[in-house]
Amino acid sequence: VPKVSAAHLESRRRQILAAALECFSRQGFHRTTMQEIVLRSNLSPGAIYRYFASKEEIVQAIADERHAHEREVLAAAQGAPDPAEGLRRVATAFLGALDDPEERARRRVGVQIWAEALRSPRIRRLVRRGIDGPRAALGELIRRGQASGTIALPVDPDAAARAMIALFHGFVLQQAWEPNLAVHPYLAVVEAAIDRLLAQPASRSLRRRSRAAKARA
Amino acid sequence: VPKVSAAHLESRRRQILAAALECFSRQGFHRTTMQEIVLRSNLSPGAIYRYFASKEEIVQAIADERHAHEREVLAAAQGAPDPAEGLRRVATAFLGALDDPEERARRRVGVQIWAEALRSPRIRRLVRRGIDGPRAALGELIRRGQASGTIALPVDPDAAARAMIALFHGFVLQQAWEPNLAVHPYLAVVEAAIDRLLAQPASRSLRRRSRAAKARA
Amino acid sequence: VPKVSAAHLESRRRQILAAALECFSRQGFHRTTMQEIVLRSNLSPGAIYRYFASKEEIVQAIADERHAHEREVLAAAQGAPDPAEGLRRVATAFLGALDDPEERARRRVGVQIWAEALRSPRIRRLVRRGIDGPRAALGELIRRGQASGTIALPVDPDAAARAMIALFHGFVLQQAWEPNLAVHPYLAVVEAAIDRLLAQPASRSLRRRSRAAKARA
Amino acid sequence: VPKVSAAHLESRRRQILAAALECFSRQGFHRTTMQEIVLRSNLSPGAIYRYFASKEEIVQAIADERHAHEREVLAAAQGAPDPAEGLRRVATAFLGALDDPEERARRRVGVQIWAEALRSPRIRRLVRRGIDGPRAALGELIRRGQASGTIALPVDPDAAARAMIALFHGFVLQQAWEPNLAVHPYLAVVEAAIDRLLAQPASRSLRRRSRAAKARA
DNA sequence: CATGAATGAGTGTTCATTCAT
DNA sequence: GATGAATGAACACTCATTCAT
Repeated sequence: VPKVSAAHLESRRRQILAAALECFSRQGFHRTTMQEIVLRSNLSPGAIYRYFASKEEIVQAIADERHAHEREVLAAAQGAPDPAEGLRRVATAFLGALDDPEERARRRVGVQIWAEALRSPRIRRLVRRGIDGPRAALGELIRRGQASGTIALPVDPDAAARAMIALFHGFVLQQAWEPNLAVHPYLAVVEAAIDRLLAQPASRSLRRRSRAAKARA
Repeated sequence: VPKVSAAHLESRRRQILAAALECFSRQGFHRTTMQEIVLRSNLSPGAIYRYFASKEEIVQAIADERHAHEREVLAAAQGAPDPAEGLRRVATAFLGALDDPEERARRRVGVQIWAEALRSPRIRRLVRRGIDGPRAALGELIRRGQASGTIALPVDPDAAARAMIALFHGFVLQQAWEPNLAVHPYLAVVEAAIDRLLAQPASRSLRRRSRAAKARA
Repeated sequence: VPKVSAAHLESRRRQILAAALECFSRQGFHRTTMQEIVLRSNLSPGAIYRYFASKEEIVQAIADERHAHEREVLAAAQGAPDPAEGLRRVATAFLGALDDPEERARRRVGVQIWAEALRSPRIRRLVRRGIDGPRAALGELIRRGQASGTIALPVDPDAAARAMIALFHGFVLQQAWEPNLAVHPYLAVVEAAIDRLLAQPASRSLRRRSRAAKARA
Repeated sequence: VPKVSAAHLESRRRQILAAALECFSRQGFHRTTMQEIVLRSNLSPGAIYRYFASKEEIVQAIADERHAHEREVLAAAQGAPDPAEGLRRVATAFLGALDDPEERARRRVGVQIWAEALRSPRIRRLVRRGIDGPRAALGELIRRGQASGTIALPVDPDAAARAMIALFHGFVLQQAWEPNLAVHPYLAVVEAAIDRLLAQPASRSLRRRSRAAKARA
């Protein structure tokens, strides 16, 4: 019989991950000591090691959470009437989220994880798994758009999907270095580009979305 | 009077940086010990500390070198007859270089530095300085292109420059995680996109370049 | 009134000691964690601490049990018709028991306890108490043998008793390091030595015992 | 080129081993912290780890030294005119050394190592290697004594060698638990037993040795 | 100028023990 | 009485940096 509820266990887990996220976001993974996570989480070292076997496992858990979140965002964006609209929704969803300071903190940790992936095969696998899903989904959207004529550009759908992801990752980097960098002008460029690269009929709806985003900011 | 020639000093410096680059590329900055750099450079700890005051200073020097290199590439690309052609040349120069395994190793270290920039104001300044130049140059190209009508897209030139950089950085990341990722299909997409986002007259020359790149691969 | 029966309490105690013995035998006292004893005993940490105030107290209890057992073996062997026969019986009883794998496991823990006695005055007292009884008994046997002429060797009875114990402890050590070491050849040497060190009349009965031991093996 | 002489390096090594031996002798291997060895050796943690890769390696080095020492003692004792005299010399050399307080301290650590051998295959190998040599040498002595008629007891030479070793190890244990235990009475018993177990001619010389030992004490 | 032995503060992690439930 | 989640002091070991030679 469990002594405490599953909810309590889950809440402890989140407590640790939240503390770690904050520390990692500020100082990076390697400069954050377990002691700092201990302090910030108001737990003891032993308690933390009851939930995570190592510091690296905390990073992995954070990476995992990110990708679960991204899958959700992606799934939500995929219910679009046509591929072109789907691309716009994805772009808006991912870039738009960067207006939220908390999301930006998470993305800063994401940048650390990107670097960590170069060293740790385990984390690299997690990162790739997080990218492969979106890439396949975007590639499929583009393929469908090309087939139906909505997308006029005759390019490799997979490479085009990579470009979409690069536009997002690249901006995450720039915003990580310039915390006050506004999302909107960048989003406008991305939307305009998507718009221009698709067949003409889509243009109007894009401008509407763009204005809406400006209003939100 | 200096006891040893400036050339000797410079050669020692390069010896250290080369050793460090190799270590960092393999294991990342934090997992690389000074002892490893000592071993690989065939120098002593004391010798290394004569050239660099700290491990971090080695990272800074590497970051510095990168940006000097980028400025050169950028300068070479800027002597283009028209802005659109300039953009294409920049894209080809930066992305094309990623076909070289050595450049890829350097870029892997670049990814580490990007992450490190989140933590160290000094490195962040270096990274931003390395980005700001290209961004300004690209922004100016786009502005001139818009003014002359070569570039039809009515978007914020600075944000558009950011997108260009993001397309590059984002691909660097993806290639860091997938070392065998080919540059060509991606470059083709970027060129096609540039082509499409510019006024029609530029189209032909783009296709020529694209075919040439394919032939190279 | 006690809530649970004394039998239940005693059974719990034995459950813990058995689990501890197995762990200690495998990995030694210091490398065995309470958690491992918890797992093997199918109890909870709290439950174990209700029966033993500390890990060390478990070791003490095991040492205690050992000595109670030895006292029994010794008492059984003391009912011999003459001192010489008594010595032989003691040797056979203690060494012969080492044919049993379980006894060997217990002796392995005994070796740990011997080492632990160097550090802990409490355990040292237990070990000495366990040795002093046999030593006095053996010494008395030898003294009586010398007085009655059965034992011809004119040596210090106490030192001779120590030698008997050393012959046993020393073999326990060797068997601990070489688990497959057979008892019989060693027992034969000890019996032959006892035989030779006693006056002649005892010889015949010794040979009978020796043959019996060989038959058992 | 080495920066310091090999002698200096060796002296540092001995400094560490001496400090460790003292700590281990007092508190045992597991209760001794590296910090204590650091303090007692007047070195820094880093310095110690330059000479020994781990705490366990220090134990191994101590075990190694012991066996080298034992080989020497054994070799010296083997140059005896006849096997029986050889046995006596070995007994006197090994037991006699226990009169020295420093040797006793080393033997206390030896007891720790005996226990540690049950857990660590590496240390077990060292211990066995240290025992196998003497056992073979003693066995050979006994075999030769039996062949030449000096040793009258018709027993397995290997088992008899084990008994000799057990007489020594067993006494080391008893002295470890009773630091003031005198060697002489025990040595007298051992010598008398050797004497009695050999053919008569040897008796006289043994008594002389025994008296000499008494005089020394 | 170069060396490399030495430093020592700091690291991630463990585990005997406790106590609220 | 029993539980097992939590504690936190302690541990072995690392590594950027220094400085006597």
